[in-house]
Amino acid sequence: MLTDRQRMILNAIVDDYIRSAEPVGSRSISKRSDVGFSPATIRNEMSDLEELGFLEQPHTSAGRVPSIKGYRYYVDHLIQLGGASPTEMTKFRSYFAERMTEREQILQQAANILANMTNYTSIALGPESINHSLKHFQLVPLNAETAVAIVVTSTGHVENRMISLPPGVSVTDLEKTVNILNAKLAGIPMMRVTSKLYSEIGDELSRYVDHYEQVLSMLDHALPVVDEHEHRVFLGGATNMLTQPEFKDVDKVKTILDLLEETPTLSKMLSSTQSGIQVRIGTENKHAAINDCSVITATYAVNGQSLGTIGILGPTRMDYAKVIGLLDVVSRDMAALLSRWYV
Amino acid sequence: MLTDRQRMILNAIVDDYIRSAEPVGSRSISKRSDVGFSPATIRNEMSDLEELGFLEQPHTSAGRVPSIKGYRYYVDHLIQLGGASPTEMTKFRSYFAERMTEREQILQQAANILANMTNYTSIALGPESINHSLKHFQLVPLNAETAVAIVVTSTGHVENRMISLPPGVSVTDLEKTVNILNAKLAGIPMMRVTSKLYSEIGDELSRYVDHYEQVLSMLDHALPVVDEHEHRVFLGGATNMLTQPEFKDVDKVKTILDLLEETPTLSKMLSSTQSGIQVRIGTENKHAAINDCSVITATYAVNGQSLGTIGILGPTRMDYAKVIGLLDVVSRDMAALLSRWYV
DNA sequence: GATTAGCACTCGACGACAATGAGTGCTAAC
DNA sequence: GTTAGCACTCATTGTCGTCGAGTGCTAATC
Repeated sequence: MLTDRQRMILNAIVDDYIRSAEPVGSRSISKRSDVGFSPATIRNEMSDLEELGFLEQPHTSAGRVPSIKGYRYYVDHLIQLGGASPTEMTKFRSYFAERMTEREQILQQAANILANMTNYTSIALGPESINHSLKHFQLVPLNAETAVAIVVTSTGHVENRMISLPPGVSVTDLEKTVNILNAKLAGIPMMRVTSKLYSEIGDELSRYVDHYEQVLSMLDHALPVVDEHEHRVFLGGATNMLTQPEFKDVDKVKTILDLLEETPTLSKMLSSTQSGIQVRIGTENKHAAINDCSVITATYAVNGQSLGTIGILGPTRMDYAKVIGLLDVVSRDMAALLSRWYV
Repeated sequence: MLTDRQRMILNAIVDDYIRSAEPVGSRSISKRSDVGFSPATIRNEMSDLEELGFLEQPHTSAGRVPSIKGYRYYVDHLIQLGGASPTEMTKFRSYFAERMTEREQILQQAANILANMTNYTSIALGPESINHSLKHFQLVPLNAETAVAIVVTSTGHVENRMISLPPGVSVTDLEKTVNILNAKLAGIPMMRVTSKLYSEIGDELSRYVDHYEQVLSMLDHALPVVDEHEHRVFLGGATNMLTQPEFKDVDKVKTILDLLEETPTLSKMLSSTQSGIQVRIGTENKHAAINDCSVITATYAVNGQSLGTIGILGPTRMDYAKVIGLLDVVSRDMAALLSRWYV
């Protein structure tokens, strides 16, 4: 569809624009050492590329800027990944080297590192709890009326909630209840725990425990609600958005930052069935607030099972090559670190 | 020090400026129904107030703006609190009505509500763990090599970390260890848990458990590090900063938002020994980044014991009366909600 | 036929300049 | 002590001309 020369010129324009954030003129392309054509020739080609929809002109007497379609072509056909640079790699690995004891820490750390190294905003989606199963249940009474209910999943995820103890239930009854739950529910997927509670545990409880209705309702409150799209969301470098010249307008940046605070929206936006690295450019994003941003996401997986997503949000004029290379490395390293939890 | 008329005029200027964000001229003050003087008289008084340091002039032919000293005088002597309006109160209470099962939820919710109702940024510091004591310790093995260690404090706070199990330690040994820990450490302040571990638990372990050195080192990793200044920090409405006309400059707002992301700094900034409501205006704040912001904080307490702080960050031109009234109510309500955990 | 030099043209950015008007300080009258 | 009147200041706004980067087109060149 495009001639070699057109591809070369498009590539040069995108590269230039990514670096400078200024519309690219024919002269500056012509001056590049690897281009042997005069400005006039470049102009003709640029005119053609604009007609084909790969370039845009902010106004008549300005240079050209890549269009969404132009970026798309660049990402799909022209980009030279070249892998993450070794210095970057070691820098990144050293950040990641500290021993991390909590999974949340790993995700937050990954988000921070990515934001730091790219100067864009990064988003990390934690593993969804939907596939986990229950490993252990525990009640820790704090006083006569309240207790903490703790649920540990097969993946080492710990949830805790505060509950009111039903009056008149003895400590031994509570212990029995916990034992029954662990015996009956261990290994059951979190999704089905609540239904199992009523279908099977109820009968069992009624046999051994007084006031079993109240105990059952207490347990209902004690167990976490599993939402299909519930991801924990970690942000890194949200304010990096402010350093991009295209977002020097406060109102524009506000709509973006507001979007970043809506974790459910982010969660939906990033979660994807498709594995590997995915690039969404400008209006390819569904949310109007980021129609002049691009989002690059990578899923991370352990044992072939996709656990979550990390992504970078930046202007459409983002350094795709660098970000893609980095995300590739980071997602692998994250998976490696997380594999501890998912053996 | 100030005449009644000067106080009245200062009050009018501060009120006006808080509403309009524009320098206040003598004419607009004179027009107010409760002021019976001509612009010329007001001008003379304004000139005096400026000489005394309560007002400032952005440039010769502009109106006056309150200085830090002016705001300070306003807050200390002129402000009319009038309590939170009933409609606001019910609105706020209805937000807060949902049953909340996690303490983190309460703090985050409080921060969100405050930000929403004020259009400023709010910061909530969670209860410090320094005063808590250990309630319950638990090890949940996930597989042969790893386990989740869970610590519940007397206040229902749950911490969990991932640890590697030392090879060669049997399940029964782990169980014994957990039992010993609970027997010996329950009720001990979290601060002293680690030292107790070595001074007392070590001997005990060596009597009942094989490989007790490895087990001890594992426990050391399993117990959370208690930092004196460790607060959990919850932010609400960070982007509200962007709606304030004084922060339409992107660079200025970036330094503020960056500060908001440094949780340790925030924690230090807000934590205060002084109980009740505290107002820090402009340069009274130590951090240069917020030298044209004001911070209003309120501590919340249960049974006379201060648990944490909630605060509002806004421009020096903030609606002090409204914010102080609101913080007063919110801090009380939060304390009431949290009292469940601290009986 | 492809490439390029030459040139007129477009249009945003920038600085100079005047007009506007909100607000002041001072003086003299009330 | 208060106020009307007035000259003065200065940020803001709008207009205008200049500048220059960049284009599109035409004709000459390879």
